[in-house]
Amino acid sequence: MSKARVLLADDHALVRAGIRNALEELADLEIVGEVADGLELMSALEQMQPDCLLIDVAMPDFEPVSAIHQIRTSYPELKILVVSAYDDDVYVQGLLGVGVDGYHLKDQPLSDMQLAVQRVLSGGRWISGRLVDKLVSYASTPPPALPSLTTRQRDILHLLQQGLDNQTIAQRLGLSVKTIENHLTRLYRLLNVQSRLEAVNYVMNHPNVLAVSGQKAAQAPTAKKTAAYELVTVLVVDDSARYRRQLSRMIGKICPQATIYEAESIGEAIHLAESVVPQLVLVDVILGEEDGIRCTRRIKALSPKSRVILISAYPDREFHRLGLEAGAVAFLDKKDLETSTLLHIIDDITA
Amino acid sequence: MSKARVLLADDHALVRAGIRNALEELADLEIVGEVADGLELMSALEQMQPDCLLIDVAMPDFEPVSAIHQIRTSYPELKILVVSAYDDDVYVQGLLGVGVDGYHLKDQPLSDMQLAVQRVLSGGRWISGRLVDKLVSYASTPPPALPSLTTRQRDILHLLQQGLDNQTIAQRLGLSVKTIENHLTRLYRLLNVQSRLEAVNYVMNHPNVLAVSGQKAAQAPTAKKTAAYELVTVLVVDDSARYRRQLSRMIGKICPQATIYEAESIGEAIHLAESVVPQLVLVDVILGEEDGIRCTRRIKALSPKSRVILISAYPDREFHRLGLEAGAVAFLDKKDLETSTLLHIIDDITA
DNA sequence: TTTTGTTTAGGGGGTTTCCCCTATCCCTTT
DNA sequence: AAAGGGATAGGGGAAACCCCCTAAACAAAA
Repeated sequence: MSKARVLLADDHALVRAGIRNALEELADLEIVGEVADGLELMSALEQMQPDCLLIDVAMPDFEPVSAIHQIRTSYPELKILVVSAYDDDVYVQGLLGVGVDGYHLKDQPLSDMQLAVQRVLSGGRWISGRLVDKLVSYASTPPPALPSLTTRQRDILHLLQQGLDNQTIAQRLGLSVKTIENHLTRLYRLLNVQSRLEAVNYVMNHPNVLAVSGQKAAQAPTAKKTAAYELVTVLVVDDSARYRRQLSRMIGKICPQATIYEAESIGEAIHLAESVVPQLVLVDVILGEEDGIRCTRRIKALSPKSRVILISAYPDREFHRLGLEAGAVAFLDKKDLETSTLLHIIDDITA
Repeated sequence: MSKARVLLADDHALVRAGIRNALEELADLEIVGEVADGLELMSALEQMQPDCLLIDVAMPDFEPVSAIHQIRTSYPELKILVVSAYDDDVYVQGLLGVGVDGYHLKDQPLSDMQLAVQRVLSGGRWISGRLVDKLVSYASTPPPALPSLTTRQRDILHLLQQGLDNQTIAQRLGLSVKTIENHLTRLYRLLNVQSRLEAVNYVMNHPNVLAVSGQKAAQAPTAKKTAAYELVTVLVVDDSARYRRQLSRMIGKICPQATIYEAESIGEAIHLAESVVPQLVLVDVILGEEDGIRCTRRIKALSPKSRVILISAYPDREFHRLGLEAGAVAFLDKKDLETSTLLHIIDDITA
């Protein structure tokens, strides 16, 4: 078996030398090149076709997140290990979001870096210990700490967010104003706020409270064939609340570990997509006045790694083509949407 | 003088042939290559170093916005003309935001495309007529239609947005509750809403109402030397309201056409940056608990074309280095911030 | 079966919000 | 000097909001 071919990218020659030295003693890889800026990097990737890229993203001519994403798109097989001095949550999230295989902090011991490289080369992922704490608080947000709301509470919170008053909410849900007041009072206690305004503010800062957690979505017993263990984040975009719920329940059945978000308009979908970065997005092609194609395009623009699947009750060849061109990975007929199909889709993601 | 070297990128051979044909009769350029996907494109750019790229962004292995941004970063001199079938506002905005030189719609006449190419090659910008209408409604939003608020109203609206009640707002501003009520009543009439909740909602959807329009910021007579005519959008990030105002006034003085936004926290700054895409961002390094370096990184991540300038009262070598690495174009001492310096900076942008 | 939890609904009361007035002070413009 | 417009502040009243209580229907869980 041949050695793995590693490309080194860092603008400081000194750091490159350090890394080279640290990796020299490893038998199963060889460093085939070094580059110091974005331009050199792109041409080296093209010419050398390395197996692994070891990169400090703070380089000249290199815009970290978008460039890495571009590289990931062009070379899907390439293993990417980021070596950086930054531990900024959002920054790390951004890079992991566009699909790097590992993130190593420069202040960690050299032995860790050796482990990191080997882990990444063998197809695994690696994240420096110091970052893990921060990241879990992101990835596994819905379960821990966050107050878990009932369906009704989520409905009402959702309407509240749109600026409606109790009267209107009551009409909208066919309930009495008193009932709404009661729900709100309990809601405020849960969220630890004292007014509708603060509640809305809370939702803006914690989109997770509006998420459903798989099991909850499916009150019915979960299907026998459930999907992988990994945590999946799904966003359902449809203007019909009934259909949204139906889809959520289906997803919950085949994947109880999923975190499911719902949006009824493009605006909401966008807001959620950029704050939760869902792995899977199911979008109805017909969204009242708006359309799912545009929605797809906007979601892909700000969360390129999300897989968007368009759903339509009236499959149309032209829509199909436009949808795929906008970045959707599939275009499904509503009739074909069954648990087996969904299972297949979700398995694809976790794979 | 030699011919301009043009590279053609589109996944349909038919379309490429059409474009090639349309441009054949132009004497001052030659098409030096054709590619059909993202991979081919990147290597062709590297090998051929063309002067101009004519590209349909809907291609395999190519994530439009981030890839274009990467190309722009790597080849600053390259002229990029997008040829697309999409006229989606946000999509077009995204591409123009990362610095393409022109955007031509496929349904426009071929003669337009010839004009577009020539305009771009000569250093100008070109946007298909049908798009211009949509775009102006973005770029010149503050003046037209939007209700213009007084300083006090903006202050109060700002506090309202944070979920405070009248009592607290009154305390915060050292006013009586009655005064706040009156301000709010007039505010609601202006925004055409009936409750504080709707008002906050309005602000979320129309960030422009919180913008200042240059002249307003500078009640004092404008300086003799004012900057260019073009509309500039500036975002000022500082946790001190006083200093924010001071900066805004300075900017207004030297550039009355500017649209100025203010943010006092990273969260606000991010929210504004992604919805208004400012050309210039002035960030104080010390932002209470937060810091301007992180703010810079996040702004650059989602609005890479914005020029970020860090400002500090206590210049520090290490901060300086970190700031530049995070993507800031300059690091200024607060003491050096005078109208002449700012004028220079803004001239740089419009150039 | 009992228990627990969710949803529904009402009474009552205190507080806040919202809107209509008027009125003063101050600054700028005419 | 007079006329505006903005900011300040108050009175008063109708409506909305928020909270505490009880209570019944219903379903899932223990």
